[in-house]
Amino acid sequence: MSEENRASLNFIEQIIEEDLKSGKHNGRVLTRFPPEPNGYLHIGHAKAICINFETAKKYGGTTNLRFDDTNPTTEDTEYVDNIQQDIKWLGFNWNEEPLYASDYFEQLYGYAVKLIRKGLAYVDDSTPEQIAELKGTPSVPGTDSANKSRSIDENLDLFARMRAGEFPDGSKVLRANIDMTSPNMLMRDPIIYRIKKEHHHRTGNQWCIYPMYDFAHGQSDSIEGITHSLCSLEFIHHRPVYDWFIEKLEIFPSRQIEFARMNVEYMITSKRKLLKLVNDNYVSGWNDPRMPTISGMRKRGYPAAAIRTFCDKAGVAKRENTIEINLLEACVREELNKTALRVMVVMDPIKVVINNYPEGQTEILKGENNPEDPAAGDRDITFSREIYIEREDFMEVAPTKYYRMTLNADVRLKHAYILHCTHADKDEHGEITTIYADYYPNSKSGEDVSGIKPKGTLHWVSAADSIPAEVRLYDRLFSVPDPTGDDNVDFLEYYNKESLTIVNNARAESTLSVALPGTQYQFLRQGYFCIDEESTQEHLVINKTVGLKESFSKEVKKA
RNA sequence: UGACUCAUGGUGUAAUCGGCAACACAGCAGAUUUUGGUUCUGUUAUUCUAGGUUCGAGUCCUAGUGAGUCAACCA
Repeated sequence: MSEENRASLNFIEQIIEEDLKSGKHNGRVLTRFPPEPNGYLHIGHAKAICINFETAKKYGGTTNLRFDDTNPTTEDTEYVDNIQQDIKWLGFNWNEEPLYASDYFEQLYGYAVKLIRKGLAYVDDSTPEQIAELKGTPSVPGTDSANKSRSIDENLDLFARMRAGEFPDGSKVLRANIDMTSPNMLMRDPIIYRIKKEHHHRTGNQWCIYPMYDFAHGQSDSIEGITHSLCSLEFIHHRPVYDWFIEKLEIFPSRQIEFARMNVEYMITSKRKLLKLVNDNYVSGWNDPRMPTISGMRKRGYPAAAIRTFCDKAGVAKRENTIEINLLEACVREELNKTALRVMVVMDPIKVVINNYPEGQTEILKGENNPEDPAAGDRDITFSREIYIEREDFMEVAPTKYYRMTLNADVRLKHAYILHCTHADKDEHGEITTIYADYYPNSKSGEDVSGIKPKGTLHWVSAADSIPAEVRLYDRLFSVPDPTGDDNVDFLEYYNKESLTIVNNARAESTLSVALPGTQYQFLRQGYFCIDEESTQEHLVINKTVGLKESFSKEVKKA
């Protein structure tokens, strides 16, 4: 038994447990989530958020939210607010107030001066082209800039004057003095400060020089006492740089650990490409329910708990991976099956008149709100002579495996009676206009003594008592699992034009007239849906979250 | 033509550090069902290649192959 309880650890947890065992940092664990405030958070960020917050929590530690705001050109407060909202919605809380790399600008400046004093940094006047030229290539070593031999005093003076705003943008940079021949391109005297006379969203016009990522991220980790700095694999080449600065600056030794970022079928996470989708109106915005953004998934109706479960089940390792979209959907269904209230909505209504049900009569039937949760209680459903059923739930002549309504056959109405279809009216095109059926008065749901056992059960709504609704059906944004996988094909070629279908004439059970925006439902036999944030009592707007598992369509394919 | 990282069913992740390759999702078959949902049962399918060490290798060693990453005054 005790052996079964031994949960397997991912490689990050193994590292942390070793650290704990050796007494490193006195058993303290502090992680961080470091978004740059220049875009919206997406599924890949959700993964990083889960790893950072949940790993720390598991070992009694906490997590800092730190905005990596060292590039005033692209960053904005708007993103700062949205990012915080998304993280909170996902269910995580960071330590106290959010932190900002920009809060450390003065300290970072001091670090740079310290480096210069040690002869480990120099001011370079080379143009960007010259710097690139001298950098070499992965297989050809770089060569030193002529400015590398400047004296410490001269460097100190020049750097101070850079800060003072004496030089125009781009005219000078501060570089670390490491090794132009290193096989690691990032170690070839990386630029650590550049001149940008731009307004910063927090520090305003206080600075005209800004540190580069490599001179801000690791140092910020160190300043905050981050013990385990978890990032994605593409930063692996930065680790020697990260460690070099910590060593030379003699500051707190945070440790960077890289994991493979998560890719998901049919989703893209490139900021540039997502922006293109928004700007060119392929989607309605960053929170379009088809977007892989956290705000998009929220609007779609994916519960935060489902996203967390998904990230957990996807696991953590160091190899390239692409998670099947059906795992995400399985997590969403698993969560919603437990929590979503059941209700009946007809997407494509066709009228059924019950011949032997008295005109003008109605009755109230009871429907359970959630068979998975008895505590969810019952609701009232109005039954009447005229009802709507789904157009696709009727066929005059049906194949053997069709368990729905056909001529001269019985079918159950969920929570109501068994119907026997008698005939149907058609228009001049042969389209069914109205279906007629008899009902068995002794087959009422819960008190059925008819002895009839129909194969199928249909959802339905009362014609008079139902309300109109607009339902937005979403499908995958792209027609292939990996729309960015082929360098020769633009990802927009794979845009799925049918990714959004708007159903304008759906009829919903009247219960939904008081539904609150954001509430999630299961529409019986159809899937999970949620009330859109902009939905009103006058105009009900509903988003499809995900369909139910469908084995009938497979039967059809087989046939 | 350099460096770094990785390689386990269809997908993803494990295998307590050398001891019967497992879990989840997907698939397939069946049972239950007033949702063709849920639930339950069963089942298909896995260690990149070649050597080596060893009583024993997914795990260690060597070589190869394949995939990914790195040359922004972005993060």
